[in-house]
Amino acid sequence: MYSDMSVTKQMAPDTAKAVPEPTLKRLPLYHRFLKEWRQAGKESVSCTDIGEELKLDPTQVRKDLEAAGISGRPRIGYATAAVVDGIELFLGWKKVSEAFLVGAGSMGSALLGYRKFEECGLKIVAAFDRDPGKIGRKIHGKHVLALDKLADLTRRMHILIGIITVPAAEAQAVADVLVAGGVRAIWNFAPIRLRVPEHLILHNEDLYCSLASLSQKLAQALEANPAEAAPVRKTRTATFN
Amino acid sequence: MYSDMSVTKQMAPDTAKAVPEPTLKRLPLYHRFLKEWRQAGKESVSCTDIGEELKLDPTQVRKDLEAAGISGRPRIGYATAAVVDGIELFLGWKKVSEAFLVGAGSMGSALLGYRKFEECGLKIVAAFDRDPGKIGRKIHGKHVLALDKLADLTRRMHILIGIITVPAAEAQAVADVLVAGGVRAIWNFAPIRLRVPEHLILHNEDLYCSLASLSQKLAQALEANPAEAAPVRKTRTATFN
DNA sequence: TAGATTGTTAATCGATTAACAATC
DNA sequence: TAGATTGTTAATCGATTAACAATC
Repeated sequence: MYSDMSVTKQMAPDTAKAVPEPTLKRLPLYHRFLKEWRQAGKESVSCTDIGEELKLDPTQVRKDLEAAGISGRPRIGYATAAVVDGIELFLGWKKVSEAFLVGAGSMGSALLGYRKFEECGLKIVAAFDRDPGKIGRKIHGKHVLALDKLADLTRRMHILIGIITVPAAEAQAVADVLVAGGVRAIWNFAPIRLRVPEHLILHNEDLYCSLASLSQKLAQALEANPAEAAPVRKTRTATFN
Repeated sequence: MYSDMSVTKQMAPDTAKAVPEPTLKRLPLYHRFLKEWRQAGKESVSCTDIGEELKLDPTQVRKDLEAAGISGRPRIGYATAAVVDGIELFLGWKKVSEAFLVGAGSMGSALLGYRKFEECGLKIVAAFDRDPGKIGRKIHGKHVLALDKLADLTRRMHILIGIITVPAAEAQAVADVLVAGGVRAIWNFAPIRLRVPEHLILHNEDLYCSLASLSQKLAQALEANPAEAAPVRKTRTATFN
């Protein structure tokens, strides 16, 4: 049965079975924790160790590591450093891809400041904006270029990732330019569902969808167990002055 | 069998069956689309209409609306305005809860600028930061207050939601203060898993986890179908000057 | 009436969890 | 050796999709 497994792993990447989305989102949590674990000098780790830290079922942890192609040894556990390394390899964090960020507003600026993205395979090489007041400036050390140049530069520099942080109304047009320029993946922060070709990797980071889930649960919790009413105040902001 | 359904709906909210997370995240998409649909003067809408727009199975749309307590009429469809309204009601967007945002860095500032949050049940009433250079200033019209005051004000103002946008190292301490102050929900943007009491609603917005999923898929896609190599350049930034 | 659409139940699919064998 | 842990298969659970009845 082992031989069957290795056949699976030798399959061409495009036919390899896709790893479940939940697994992909848990792997960075393991990675983060295991870096601490390694730092603490612990050379091996068990699924139970990881599960206890992250409040996850040990079997689930084991399955996730298996999906990432990482194996351990019965009775011993996993070699901490090998898991850290294996996760980085599996997630594609070893070779960094270049990205353009479009929309140097407040969300765009925030993302330009995330230094650790480079450790996760993402290097934002420049930002683009339409606003002449922003063009030519630098934000968190990254140049802000004229939106006009996006199409040409994306193609010439073989940029693979586009990050969209423009208002919803402009997002589709930006996506079209990025796709025409040859990007392979789009990370979309605009609250709109973009139309892109089938093969393109598209991730939506729609905060309103996240918020909806939070507010529904809060509303339900408040209905079950209401908050005591706050004392009446004339104006709330008065408190802050 | 209808009578059974209404019994279900009459159950106490804390015993009502939880609505699936994927459903909660799709409802805002329907809401957004149906506002346009209504704007266009279309008074009724079918699940097929919604499904075509959002590339979703019509049956799934119907189940989602059912979960939100919204019903239609065979052959006719759903009344557009009633669905818009029903989603808002179900998601708790009709009564707005007050929130404090902690950490007036770039991500915090970005969130303070999201005007539409108030239409989604979330009113950020103030921001908090430790940096004296920020305290007393306003960001996107919201006061930035001293972190010292967080505990007292959270309690006195009966704040229900805490938004955490501080660095990972400080996030747990902030969460503890918010919890002690009585918040019922935390929206956490720091890349760390917080420990909070069981009953507390906690949503993690961990961009590194999202990014991991994107980078893994990109790495896999590039392996299957590599990008042509970019022409060699001495320094990349030279292009921008 | 006929046909389109919702309402509702059943089947499928995928992820999680449980059980247990293999192994160091 | 015995016991802890991985490896692997089976069972469960939940969400999606399909089938079909109800209805306007």
